[in-house]
Amino acid sequence: MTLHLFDTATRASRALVPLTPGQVRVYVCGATVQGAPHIGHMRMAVAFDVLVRWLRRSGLEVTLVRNVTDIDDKILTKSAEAGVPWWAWAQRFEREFTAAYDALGVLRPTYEPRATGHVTEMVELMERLVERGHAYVTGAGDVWFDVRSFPEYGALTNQRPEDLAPADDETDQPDGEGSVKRHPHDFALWKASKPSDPKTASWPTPYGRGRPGWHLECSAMAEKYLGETFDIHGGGLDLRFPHHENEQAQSRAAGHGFAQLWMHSAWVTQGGAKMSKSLGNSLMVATILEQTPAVVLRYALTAVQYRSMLEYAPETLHEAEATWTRLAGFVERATERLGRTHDLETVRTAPLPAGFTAAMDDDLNVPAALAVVHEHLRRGNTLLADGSEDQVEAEVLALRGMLDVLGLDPVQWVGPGQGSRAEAALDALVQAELAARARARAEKDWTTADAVRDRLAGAGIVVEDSPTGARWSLVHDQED
RNA sequence: GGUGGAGUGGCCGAGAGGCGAGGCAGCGGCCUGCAAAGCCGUCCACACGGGUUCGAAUCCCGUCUCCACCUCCA
Repeated sequence: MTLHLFDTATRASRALVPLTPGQVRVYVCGATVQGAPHIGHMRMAVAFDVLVRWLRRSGLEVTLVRNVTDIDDKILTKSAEAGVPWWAWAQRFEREFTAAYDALGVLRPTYEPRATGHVTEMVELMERLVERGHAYVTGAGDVWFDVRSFPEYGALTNQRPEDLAPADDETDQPDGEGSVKRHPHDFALWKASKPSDPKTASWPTPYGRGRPGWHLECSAMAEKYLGETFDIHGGGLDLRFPHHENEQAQSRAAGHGFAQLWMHSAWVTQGGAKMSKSLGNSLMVATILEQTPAVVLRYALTAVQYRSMLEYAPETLHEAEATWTRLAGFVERATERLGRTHDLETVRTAPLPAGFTAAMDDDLNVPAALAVVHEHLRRGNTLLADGSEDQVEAEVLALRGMLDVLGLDPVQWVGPGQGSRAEAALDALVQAELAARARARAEKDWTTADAVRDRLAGAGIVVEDSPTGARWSLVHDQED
């Protein structure tokens, strides 16, 4: 079986057939950097990160473009309220997003273009649309896409324009003077500069100064970096309409083939409802990472199939942590047993279990893939007790190979061995304690032995006895 | 009103006509000086009402409930 993906446009699962054999070109709508990243943003990022990792593991060369929208209404509004330049506001949150992506192990895209760096490309696309009769200019220089000029409009989301509620662009209806648009569903390609806008937030065009509409940038940047036709376009579910519908309309009206397949990742929900932005900081990435290892958050966001709602509750992270600890624990004990760590090259070329591959090929069915991971985890743990080194090695490789696809390879998260100097120092002290405890145990002085263990536990150190001696590890604090 | 999605065991969450999903929690056991870790077992569910079928969580009809998009949104 080859990779099948659910195509939102046709509402069917389709085999991925790259336009250029061996290469896949992917465009994912990134963040509008108007505020701090929350776990909903990260869920989307992680979902497409797993896609990219799986494509690469499948032997395909992937070009990933993930844009940054650094100019829009909200950035202007919020920065004005905060009394800082709009670009400073955008830059600040772009960095926060980058930090969050990095923390969660989301691979950097091949290209990460900003909207403001592509005004020229947008203007050219806009001119092309005007020339072709798919766009028109009104008033002070607003440029609109003419929905009725493009019969295919609505194809992506299976909607007919007459069924839609009227669009309500803010540049529309100046003081109730009536619509300046030809059709209520026409949308803004370009917004003429208003007196209230910062002068720096406008660029020259043949139609006057102004700033980009939201949708135009993606069409322009996708064309620049991926060509007129590319393989996959992704984003969050809420972008399907109007954003993606409009993107597709613009690009196809300009004569481009645009995306061949559309993927949309679903929500993070709470109590069954879409995560609300008014819930304060509790769902912000930075807040969660104060209490929770990043890899645990990544596990929680990865473990649900990307098209299903991900129900987020306090237990979600506890569960993820428990599972992660088990996975990392096995890899660590196995590594100790084998006395060596395999390099990534080896991990990535070792064969993957067929069940895992089948699950991933089936529209990235991560939960089903994780079931295979758990099978191997259990077998690995059993082999650790009574198997040969070769058997243990095979399981470590299989497990790490699968987890690497999900961005969850313990070795890459924990590091390949030597920790910091502080860790080394701590280890020396703990080893001294453990040696004392071992002497006490040898003399069956359980009181002394348990006192040592309790003392370490009080310091947040867990002791595990094994046939080959005691191991120790730090326990994570988990707030409820 | 239009367009989609979903209701699975205490919780999370796959599956989609017959074969154990998996995880977390709980319970019982093995191991252990006691723990921890690990292993084994247990808990065998599919919103409701009809129907089709040898057989339905999976197909059909009906009902109920929930969610999302149509306005900025991952």
